[in-house]
Amino acid sequence: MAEHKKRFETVIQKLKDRGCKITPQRLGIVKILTESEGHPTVEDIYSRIKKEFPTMSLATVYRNIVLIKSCGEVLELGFPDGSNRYDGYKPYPHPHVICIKCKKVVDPDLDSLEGMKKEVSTETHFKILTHRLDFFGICSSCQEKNE
Amino acid sequence: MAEHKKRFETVIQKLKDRGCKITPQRLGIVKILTESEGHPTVEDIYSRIKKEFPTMSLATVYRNIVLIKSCGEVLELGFPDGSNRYDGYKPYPHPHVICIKCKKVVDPDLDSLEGMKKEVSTETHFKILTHRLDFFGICSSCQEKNE
DNA sequence: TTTTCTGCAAATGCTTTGCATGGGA
DNA sequence: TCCCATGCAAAGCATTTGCAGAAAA
Repeated sequence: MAEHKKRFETVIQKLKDRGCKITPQRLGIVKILTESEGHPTVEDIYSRIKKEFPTMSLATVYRNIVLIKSCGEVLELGFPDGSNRYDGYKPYPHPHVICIKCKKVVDPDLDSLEGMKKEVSTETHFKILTHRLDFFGICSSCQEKNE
Repeated sequence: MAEHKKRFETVIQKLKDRGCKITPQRLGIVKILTESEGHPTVEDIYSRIKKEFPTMSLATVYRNIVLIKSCGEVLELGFPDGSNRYDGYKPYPHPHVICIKCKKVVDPDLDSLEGMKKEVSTETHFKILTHRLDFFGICSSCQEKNE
């Protein structure tokens, strides 16, 4: 997973360039975000780092996410129920497939999206800047469990 | 706008069938939801009905939306910043184009979505149940204003 | 040493809920 | 009359913010 490490370095460098200080908490947050295993929630990040730094505060997680978002280095997948997820590995808009049972998040490859963007632009005369596409369903292992 | 009126009747009938009482507040909420002009927010609904019923409470709007959602008769467009919007005219999942300046919401016609759903299903082995697709950009009138 | 960052706690903003009253059917 | 619905206020929850002390650089 050299790619994840590269992302980690990129984000840290960008923060340094901005004059931000590199604290252990910040390092931990960037590491988890860029690994992006399972597209972690704020709570995921918080509890993982709390193991190493028991004084870790939720506010610090939130503040760092705001910071890294402002650098454009993390994609926020906001959900209205407050279960937001973050992707610092692929920080640009891309489609997601989400299992409504186990909450797993998968990134599919979709060729047709670019064409769709043009289609929308032509039809509505909007200048399209970004998008959000989520599919919700049941993943294969949850289908087998068949509950 | 006979279609909107038909939707209104459908929803009211469904509520009656459920044994719900038809109060003036509820009528107002269903009317605004099924007209769905501009995909209203909770606050839109609240302030419009408050003109007729000054005692109207926000809690009543929320409770009725929960009720109507549970009938599958309104689509909730949830946003993480709490500016949720509702569509009782087309209560099924469909793409939206949203102006980030004036917050206008437009429903485009997209043929390619069904194919995309199959593509995702084949690739990920998920059983796809629903989806959410939003495009964000700048509408033509906001482009002219050019701010 | 200087400036930013962190941890804590209080504040915020949307949404939900408990409870007593009011109003459909 | 009998419940369901409403209004109000309090409670919930995720997130943000103010402030003083801690830690990068």
